[in-house]
Amino acid sequence: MKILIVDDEEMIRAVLREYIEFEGGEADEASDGMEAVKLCRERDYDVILMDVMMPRLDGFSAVKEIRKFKQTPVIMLSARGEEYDKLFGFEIGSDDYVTKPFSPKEVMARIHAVMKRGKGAQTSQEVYEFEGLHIDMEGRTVTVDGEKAELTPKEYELLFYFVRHNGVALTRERLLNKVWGYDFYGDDRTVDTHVKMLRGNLKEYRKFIVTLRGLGYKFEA
Amino acid sequence: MKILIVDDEEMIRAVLREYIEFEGGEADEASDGMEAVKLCRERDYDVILMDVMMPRLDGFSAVKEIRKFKQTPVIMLSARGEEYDKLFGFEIGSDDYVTKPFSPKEVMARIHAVMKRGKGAQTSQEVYEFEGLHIDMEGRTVTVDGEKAELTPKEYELLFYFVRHNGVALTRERLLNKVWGYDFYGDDRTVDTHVKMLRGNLKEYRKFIVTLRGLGYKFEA
DNA sequence: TAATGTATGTCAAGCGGTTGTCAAAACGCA
DNA sequence: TGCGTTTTGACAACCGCTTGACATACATTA
Repeated sequence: MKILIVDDEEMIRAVLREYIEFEGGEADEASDGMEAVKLCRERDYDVILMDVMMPRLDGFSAVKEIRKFKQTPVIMLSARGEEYDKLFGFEIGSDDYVTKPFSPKEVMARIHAVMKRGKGAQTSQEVYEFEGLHIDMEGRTVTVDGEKAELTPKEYELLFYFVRHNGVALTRERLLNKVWGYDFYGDDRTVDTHVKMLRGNLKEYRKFIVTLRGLGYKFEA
Repeated sequence: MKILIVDDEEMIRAVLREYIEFEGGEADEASDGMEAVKLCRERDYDVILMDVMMPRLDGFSAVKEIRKFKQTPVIMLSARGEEYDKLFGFEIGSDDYVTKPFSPKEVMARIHAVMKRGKGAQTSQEVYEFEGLHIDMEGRTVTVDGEKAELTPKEYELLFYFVRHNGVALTRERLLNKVWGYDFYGDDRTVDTHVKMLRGNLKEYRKFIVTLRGLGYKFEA
């Protein structure tokens, strides 16, 4: 049980951590949204506890950002009445919410509930939508403006890796290591060819794959 | 899972529908009691979500009316404190209630609870119909255009697993683990052979089993 | 601005891997 | 033992990956 606690109040983080560790869990802490996003890129969490009101990047925006590359369940922590509508609609993709002041026990209960749910569903619903580009990793389908795109295995893997690292600059070397595997010994221009094919299949959405001269590529949507 | 949502606020209906459909359910909507009664006469629902305060015919009266001809489980949605006593006593024949503002997650949990309760009476038989392909898991029968298909045990298990994961990309490894069991140590090409046999038995509906080159297979209907 | 070198885009062809298919062998149950 | 089922191995057909060559775009320097 790995939890990320995101709150600007150290006291709150400390209390939650206490409870999580008491139950044998592991907790990381972030004091604002930016930090949270960064940590999420680096590690996988079972649940994220996310405060709404924070400096730099607020909770809603942070979840939105994280959703671009991960589907980790999120429980929002908010002051009563604070942006209530958003919480209600879960427009930003959170899975539950708790209003402050909350009892740590309640939070723990929600954590367990969310984790249980996730296990039941089993599938971590990796579905992305960028304008008219629809990507379903579970079903291994990609549609461009509603029309199904027929990709080759490598193209799927490459695209999925791109999407999971949306906005991250990727060198050819890293792509070869991660998509082709560490045991691949070949020309790194191979990447270029596959990017070309992938771009062709993405039609107008080829624009999402940006060339970084002297470096590699980046998926940006 | 067929749900009828009755509420005069379109926003609330939309949110609930979203959640129901996300879980693979089907939802109809009514904006007042009269409409709800009308729809209930025409169709059978697994659960009805019924708001209390509505124009024309209120929730309590609507349930009373529906109870005259159907026993569909009802979950009442009401503002906190609103006619609390009635809700609490379930005098009007509702099976559960949720007070607004509620979290959609909570509502979903109640739906599951109510449906589970109801299941004791009538087992939700796992019967699937894809065009002319009829699959009855409980009866362990498969008919192709009305003609019974004779499958071997493994073929049944494989098909059932496929159907239960309709639209999901499945690797040979996963199929071996789930259908053959984790203790199977053999060639993963074994899957191919069984897929071949299964396809042969499904005749024209072999098309539902899609090959995902470099990965495995997917059932898609 | 022109010249030059480097990086990337693009394409086609051959090779190698993956899958469809079948038959024979191995297995398991009555 | 005998039968149906499962698994394995072999072969053919097919498809995708990789590579090398050339074209083009970009950056650097004079």
